[in-house]
Amino acid sequence: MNDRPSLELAEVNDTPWLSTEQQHVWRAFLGGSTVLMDQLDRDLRQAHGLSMSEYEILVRLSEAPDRSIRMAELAAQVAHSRSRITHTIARLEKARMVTRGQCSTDGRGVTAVLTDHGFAVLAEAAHTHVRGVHDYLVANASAAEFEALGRIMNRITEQLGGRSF
Amino acid sequence: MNDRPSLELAEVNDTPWLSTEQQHVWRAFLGGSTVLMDQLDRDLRQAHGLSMSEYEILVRLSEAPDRSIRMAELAAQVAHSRSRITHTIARLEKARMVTRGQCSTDGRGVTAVLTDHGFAVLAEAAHTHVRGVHDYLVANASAAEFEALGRIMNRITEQLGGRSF
DNA sequence: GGGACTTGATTGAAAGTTCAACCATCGGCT
DNA sequence: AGCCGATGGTTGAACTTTCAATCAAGTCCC
Repeated sequence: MNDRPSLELAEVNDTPWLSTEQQHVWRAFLGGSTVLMDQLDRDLRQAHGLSMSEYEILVRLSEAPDRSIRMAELAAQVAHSRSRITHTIARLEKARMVTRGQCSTDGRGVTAVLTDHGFAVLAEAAHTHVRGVHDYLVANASAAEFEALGRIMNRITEQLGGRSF
Repeated sequence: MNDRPSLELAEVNDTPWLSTEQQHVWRAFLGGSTVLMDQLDRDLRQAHGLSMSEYEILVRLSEAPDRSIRMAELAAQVAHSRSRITHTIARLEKARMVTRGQCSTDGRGVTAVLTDHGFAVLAEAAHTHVRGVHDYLVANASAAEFEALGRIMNRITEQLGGRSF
């Protein structure tokens, strides 16, 4: 009874713009997470010569059985590309914090293994990092707000989760 | 009346570890913001050949008087280093989305100016970006949760705000 | 067994970011 | 005016991340 575009086309064209308040929150998120990550990264670098991504990898390794994880699994845990993990592990290996091992059950598999030295560095760095997370993030949120943050981020991870690498 | 270390030293040593729940939230934040940013970046790249940081810069320029902002001010707004802004603007200039102008009031000043072409690209890209922010973030939060997010991130920005570049 | 296809990991080059050094200009001070 | 420290911006090299290509080993299926 009318000649406007088909419903499908209408939906495709129709972008739901953000309200002013939503824009403000989004920009706060963008800016806030940038400065937060930069600060944590800088703290770690200055005090221990580690980047955030190197730190994250060491943490995961330290928690794993035998302090070792396969490359692909590591990539999934920290949400980085395989290639990036390969390069980063190469650097950490050069710094003697990690060694590579062959995976017993899969000929293709390579495992990254945390060395004692790597563990020692991590143990030091953890103080810096945890203090940062506390001072910059936890201290800036009420308990309820903090829980809300957790819920939101979990849903996002669930939705976009194991993606595209 | 006792011989333990001075209060100052005690405080320095005493790292307040995170509770298990706090750790979970922190990791959710880390993972969630990573996949969120990656997804928004990928969407923008695929559809319009723009990175998130290029997009952010174009947005700021489009909102400024004369569609132009000085380099340092731009750096402050998007929380990037001056050097990074110089390089990014150089790329955008090569793509004819931005031109450089001399600042009238300050001989050192250089302003980035959005071209009509830059504005046109931005106008297209905005659809993709806004849809992403909506679908990946806004849709994953209740109104109350979203507001909490805003408050937290604003406090962080306030605390770590104009920093160290 | 032997394709065909998928997955795990690496590689090297291109693209982007950081870092330190640099030059020019501004602003204050004497 | 002339000096001095701070600010604005650029540069090039070092470093990190991405991207596409490659290779090896697993899986499926006939």
